[in-house]
Amino acid sequence: MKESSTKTPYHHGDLPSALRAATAELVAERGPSGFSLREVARRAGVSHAAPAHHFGDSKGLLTAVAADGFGQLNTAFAAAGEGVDDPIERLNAMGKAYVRTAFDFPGHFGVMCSGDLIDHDNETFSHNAERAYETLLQAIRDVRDAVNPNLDVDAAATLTWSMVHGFAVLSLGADNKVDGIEHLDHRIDQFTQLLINGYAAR
Amino acid sequence: MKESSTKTPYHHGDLPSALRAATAELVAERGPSGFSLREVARRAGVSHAAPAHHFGDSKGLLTAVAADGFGQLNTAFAAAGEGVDDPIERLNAMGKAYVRTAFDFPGHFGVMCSGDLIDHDNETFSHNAERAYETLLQAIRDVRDAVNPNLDVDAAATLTWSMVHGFAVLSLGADNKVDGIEHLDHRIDQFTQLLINGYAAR
DNA sequence: CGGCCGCAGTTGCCAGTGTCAAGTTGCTGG
DNA sequence: CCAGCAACTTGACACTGGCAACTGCGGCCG
Repeated sequence: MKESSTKTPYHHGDLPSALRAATAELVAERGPSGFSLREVARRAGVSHAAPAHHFGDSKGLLTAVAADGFGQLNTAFAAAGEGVDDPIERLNAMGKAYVRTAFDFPGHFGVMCSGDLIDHDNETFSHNAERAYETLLQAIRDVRDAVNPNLDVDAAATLTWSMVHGFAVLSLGADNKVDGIEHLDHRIDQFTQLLINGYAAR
Repeated sequence: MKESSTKTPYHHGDLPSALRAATAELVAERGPSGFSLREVARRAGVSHAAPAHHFGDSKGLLTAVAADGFGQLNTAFAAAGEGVDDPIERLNAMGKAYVRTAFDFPGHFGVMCSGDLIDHDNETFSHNAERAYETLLQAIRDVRDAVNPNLDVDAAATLTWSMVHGFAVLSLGADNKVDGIEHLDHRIDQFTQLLINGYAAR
């Protein structure tokens, strides 16, 4: 997300990045409710008030991590859409990318979902989030153009996003390590099939 | 969910119920992260350790409230399906009932969604939750019988649940008080249309 | 009818938390 | 070389969840 800058900016090296990383790790380990500013500071090897200096308060730090998560999602979307010409295949690939990102960055995803404790009005957060949604919108417009000009793009986008998001949350809740990610990929294939059938009708 | 029992069981009257109610109210006001055992106790007019006596710890109380929420959902499902013969109409009504329940009991719903801080292995919680899912499964079996015998019921159920749940979460996040509930009903109508089209195909 | 046992609820304590204010450290530009 | 400022630390305060020990009331058994 952020490469180490050439001119080491201050004492620690890059404390903000270290704090974001520690937060993601901690949330991945103990869940959002196990997060604490002081524990993050401890893991980064700094004093308990250091995080506040960079992120204001706990909501600020979590919001930054959530924004990073949407950043990851955006790059995953871009990679998934790369060179895929068929709009349906692209939508399918994006769905898989979404779920895969949730599994690859459970800490980030956990924070992104804990609506209450992040600041949705934060600029870079909402920018990243809207960019992801805009990418989905465009993918669905492409599906509309290819499949059914009467498709209500807004409704389909909300439906698709809700579905993938809900599915990712439910899948992360259950223990899907056993079944593995390819089982989820298969599920996404089924969902895409069902959705596209619905979108194509009439 | 629980009528006041005729024989007042102990000092307070019915402290557990009062604590559940206070919890739901508090979460509705301040969100799950604004919840605190002590504030709940304060609102119920008891000492700060009283909740622990009935619910063990904070996770215990929140789990009980989440279980209540699923109870509400079950009664809403039952009421929505009552006397509706067409399986598609029934599924549609259930979707609306889900969203409406989320809006009518935002405290309960907020707790139900905060996966991290409730105990998913709790008996009555998982019982209520599975009952709700089973109701959905049956509704989808009815759709399959009416519309497409080849429909994969499990996949369709996961898809439907994910969709409605995701939609409810996203709708609660946004400020949909302006648009009103009938706008959401309309959205559910659209979604049902799209889903049924998908389910009916081939 | 009386004593006692148990449960509902309380009080007090401890470690830990977020946040704020005031201090300290060390790089940087003039 | 030194002033200033950004990056951090230290210390304090109010609050939290959880535990242990306490009180007091009701019902039950003798």
